[in-house]
Amino acid sequence: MKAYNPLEIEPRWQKIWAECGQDKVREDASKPKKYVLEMFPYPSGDIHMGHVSNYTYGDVLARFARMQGFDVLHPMGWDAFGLPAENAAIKHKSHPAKWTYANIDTQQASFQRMGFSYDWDRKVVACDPEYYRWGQWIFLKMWERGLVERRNSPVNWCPDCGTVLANEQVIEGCCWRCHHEVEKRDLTQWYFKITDYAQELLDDLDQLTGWPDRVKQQQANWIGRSEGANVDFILCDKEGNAPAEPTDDDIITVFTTRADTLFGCTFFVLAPEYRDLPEMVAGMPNEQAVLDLIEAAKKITAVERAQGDHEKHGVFTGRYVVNPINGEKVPVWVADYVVADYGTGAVMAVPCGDQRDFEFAKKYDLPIVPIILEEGDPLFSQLNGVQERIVTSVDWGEAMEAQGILVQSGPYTGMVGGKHSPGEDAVVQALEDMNRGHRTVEFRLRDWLISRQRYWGNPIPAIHCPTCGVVPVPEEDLPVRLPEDIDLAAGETLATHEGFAKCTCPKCGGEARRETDTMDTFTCSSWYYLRYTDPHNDTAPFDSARANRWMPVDQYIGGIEHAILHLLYSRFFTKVMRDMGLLDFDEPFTNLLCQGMVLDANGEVMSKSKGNVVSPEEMIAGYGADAVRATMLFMGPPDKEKLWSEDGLAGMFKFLNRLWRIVCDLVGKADDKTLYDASAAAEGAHANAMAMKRERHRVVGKVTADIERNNFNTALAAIMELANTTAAFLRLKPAEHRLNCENGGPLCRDVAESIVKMMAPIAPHWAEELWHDVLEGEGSVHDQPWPTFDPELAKADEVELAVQLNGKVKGRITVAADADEDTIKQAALDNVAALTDGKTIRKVIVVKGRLVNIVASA
RNA sequence: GGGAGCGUGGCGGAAUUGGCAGACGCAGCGGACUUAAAAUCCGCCUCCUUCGGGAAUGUGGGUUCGAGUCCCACCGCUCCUACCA
Repeated sequence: MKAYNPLEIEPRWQKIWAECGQDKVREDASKPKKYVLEMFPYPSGDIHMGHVSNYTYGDVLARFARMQGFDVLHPMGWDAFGLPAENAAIKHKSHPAKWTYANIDTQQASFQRMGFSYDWDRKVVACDPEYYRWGQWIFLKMWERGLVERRNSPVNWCPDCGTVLANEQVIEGCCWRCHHEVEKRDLTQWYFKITDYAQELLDDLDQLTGWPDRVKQQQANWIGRSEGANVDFILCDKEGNAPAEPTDDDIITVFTTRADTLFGCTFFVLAPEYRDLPEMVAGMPNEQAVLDLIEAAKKITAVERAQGDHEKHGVFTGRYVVNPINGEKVPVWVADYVVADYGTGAVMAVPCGDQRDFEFAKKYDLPIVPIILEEGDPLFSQLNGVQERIVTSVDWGEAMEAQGILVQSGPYTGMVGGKHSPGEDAVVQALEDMNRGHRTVEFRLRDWLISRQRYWGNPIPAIHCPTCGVVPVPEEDLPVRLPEDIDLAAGETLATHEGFAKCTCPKCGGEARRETDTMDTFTCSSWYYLRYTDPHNDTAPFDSARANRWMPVDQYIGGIEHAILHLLYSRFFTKVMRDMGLLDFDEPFTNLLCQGMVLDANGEVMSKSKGNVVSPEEMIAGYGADAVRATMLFMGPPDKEKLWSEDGLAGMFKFLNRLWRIVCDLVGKADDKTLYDASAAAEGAHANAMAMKRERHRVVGKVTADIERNNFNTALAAIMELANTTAAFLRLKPAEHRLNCENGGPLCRDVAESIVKMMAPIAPHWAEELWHDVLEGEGSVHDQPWPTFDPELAKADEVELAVQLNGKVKGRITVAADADEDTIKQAALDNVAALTDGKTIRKVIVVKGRLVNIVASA
């Protein structure tokens, strides 16, 4: 018998498959399509165990789909732009492309050693001009549609490095690389207007029935739709007098979801970044204090805000506004707990109904007026029904944010208040009637800031002309190529690279400057899945007919860390391109599988600093890729965390050896005619063979269903059960499985073939070698039809049922599989007759194929 | 603060969605083969037990003929997100 030697067979089959184009997309329109896609990796060094798990799931599903008769698209590429490449280039005084392409080669070789069935002719690399060219094209088309905007906004700026930093790159107020203090700077940046699609991005989550709920929930929270009202407050002049005839300039609008609490508004707060603030305080006594607070707020970073103890700082501006609902004059403060870019950047503060306002009021000793109470509150009887306004300061432990009854709220006193309450509705109605407010919807989602002052990204195709303004690069001039002769280590940037920055205006032909910002790398990953459908197209990003045939992606697989940004941006791009008439579907990914992290045996994250990183290459070298794949699949459900242990790998290697021997034994038996002497068959031999056959059909049915549900671990467990049954069958003495000459050989062969085919997606080299050399099959095992199964044949003639007495198992009966209920009842009653003697049988419940429960009492 | 999820043997995990808890595997223990070891094969493997049984799916209650699964409360853990008015 030939021994299993993965280190010999794996490279051999990988070479043969590559030479014969085994993994190429067939583009066979006669078959139904299936697009299986795993999120493309960032080329940072070699692959790790997380890649191995992610891409193994995808490969199993792709191979399984092909055997099930689908025309399968299963591509791979690299998300190749980004900061790590630039940093590596600076460190090694080389070019980002060098580092990037070297890593891509390393990773691709590792993927090939894992036996992943990618069509490498469709490889997409994001930093390839033939790819990013079309990213620029999409940018221009979005610009034409009004979805691109340039606008001024405060961004994180490191004066030492001379660049903008992402929020994540600012650590405790300092640059992550040079530790210089980061400033907020107003810079003109490029934005994609994703907020135009906020409502549809939210609504269409309902279509995504194949997505995990938690991902949809996260997206919904991120989009953050909030129904409320805009309320207009009237700004008093610097002497504190309300204008007799307020104009639009005298109005400061706030957004609130709690208009019902308007009577409890005791002060008013502006964000430090509020646009008109410096002008509002000019010449006021508190001017300097306000300006200091504005400066201090600039230094507070997103990281600090998230980690800090939420200590609120504020200053009275000296100005007042008039509350439109009751004409009361309240002081205007500026405080760093109000964010500038949500709502209007101004807030009506109701300390009794909002915890943040409450804390702020306590800190600065501002009045807290109760206007909403629970009915049981001691104050309730005192204030309920009192029409005139009694300003009663209270000192509660916390604000009352739940629903309650409105008190001392003018005509609304006694109504139910809260979010979406009758009280809220009535107040908004009143504001609308007096033309001091209206219903509106706010989204948390912000427009997508896509410009980066970085070299290693996709250049924004725009030109700044002193006479024509900002002009798009004409389509025929695409791609705007990144210059290769740049010395990043010496501090050169696109802006200082004259060969790149200097250009002529496409409109007037005059001297002009090229835009030197590049696009956020998330723009590259927002449409790569479309490029795979037509990767070599040099007249368009893709052919619509091809994209419409393959899309949407039937199964998308990747890490949960992309639950918001990547998936949201991709959904946005898809909808935009649909509206451009390029695509005829609404959502890019039908089914989403978010895999869990791979941790070490102690449940710890693998990291270089901890020294617990497991190298996939070492595992392949020790046990073969097939064992690594199978181990990964067997560890548990794909969406849960997995604890990697080499013991598990060694165990799986043993199993592959054992199953190999079982297949060889089966084929040996199938071919040995001397074993099938019907005349010498022992009693029970037929039953043994039928049991074997039954198990084969049961297991094929289970494995098929399990893979379809992504339950790879239980699919493998079922194959192990079949292995155990088969091993026991093979151990029988010859006479015990002699059944008859016609069926014995074919049965052994059928079991062997079924095992090899079911293992093909899991252990592709192992299966191919057995298919080719032991079963002597035609072609590749990966082109064979998936084994069929007959549910009828999987059924046993007799079933064993548990007999319960009042829910506790007391006995067992064996009945014919098709026995009627009365027969089963009687058999069960007979079985436990001794125990029910003298008791009253109240009820007998029969659960077919499982158990009988007898309810009896004394 | 908000959201999502989880809790089952020494360990990873099963349980057809309300029907015999612990499939399958790892580790461990015993045996066979072997001069010996490795490999392989077979068996045992939740806990307690007076060997009749009894208890058990984080804790306590509830619904049900029947609960790991559904409901309520509590305890513990994980992830995401966050001054969103």
